[in-house]
Amino acid sequence: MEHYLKIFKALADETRLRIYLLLLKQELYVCEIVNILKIEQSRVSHCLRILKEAHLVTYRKEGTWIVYSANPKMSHNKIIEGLKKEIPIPSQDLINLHKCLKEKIRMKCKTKTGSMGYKADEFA
Amino acid sequence: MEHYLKIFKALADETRLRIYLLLLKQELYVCEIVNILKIEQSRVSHCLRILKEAHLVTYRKEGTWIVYSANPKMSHNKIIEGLKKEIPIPSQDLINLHKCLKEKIRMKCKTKTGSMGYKADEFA
DNA sequence: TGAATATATGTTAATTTATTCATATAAAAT
DNA sequence: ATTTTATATGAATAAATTAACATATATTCA
Repeated sequence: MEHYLKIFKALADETRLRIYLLLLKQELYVCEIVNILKIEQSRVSHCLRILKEAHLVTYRKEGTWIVYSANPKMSHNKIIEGLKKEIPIPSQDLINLHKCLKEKIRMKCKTKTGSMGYKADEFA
Repeated sequence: MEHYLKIFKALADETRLRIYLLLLKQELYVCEIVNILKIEQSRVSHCLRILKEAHLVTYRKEGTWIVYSANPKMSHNKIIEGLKKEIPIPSQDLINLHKCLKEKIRMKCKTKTGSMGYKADEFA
């Protein structure tokens, strides 16, 4: 049960659930998640760590980039299967996802320090 | 998504998850849950309120007693279906459940103030 | 009616969690 | 080599959650 408790805890946060829903649809670079959700990079990073610890996501390195994806080992889990069928991605996130992919943000995304970077108060 | 967020939050607590797993198997009086989990009555009551607000459980009154059960409206939800198949009731809780039913605790359970009542420090 | 019982609720204290900011690391580009 | 970029991490604070205790409500029973 502890394992599932960890999963529920990981999904019991809006930001993390949104990230996980995105990753169920499509693998993404951290900088793309930042671009789609318009939230701070460190916040995304903390969220990803918790999702990782719950074994909901995995990642691979591509140079400086890190690509996150929904953990395929979980894809046959009945709870995850249900989740995938029942919970839609919030529509604005979906719009931003499409825009992000179309504009090939991954080739030019800059976080925090860069020209396209996001800071918390820019969204207030 | 907000609705599912509420569900995950409700299940992201050990006590509430244990209660919900019990109720998926068997409808129970509050006093029986207290007896099975060996935790304080007010704590059980607070847990039930959160499960209720997430629409995971419903209840009906029988005089002074209140019988809680897993909300049947949720039983076709794919996440809940998955949960039911994947997550076993902790073994000690199952043992206590059987004992509780066999001893017909519901006919004689006393909480807090009564002779069979539980207080926090009795489990320390 | 008054006492006992089953459950709920309000309040506070303790604990946990989320967010931000600053900084670290490591790879890539110049 | 130095700078820039992508991501991670640590620490501090803010916010939310949990648990405990005391008490309230409502029902039953004597």
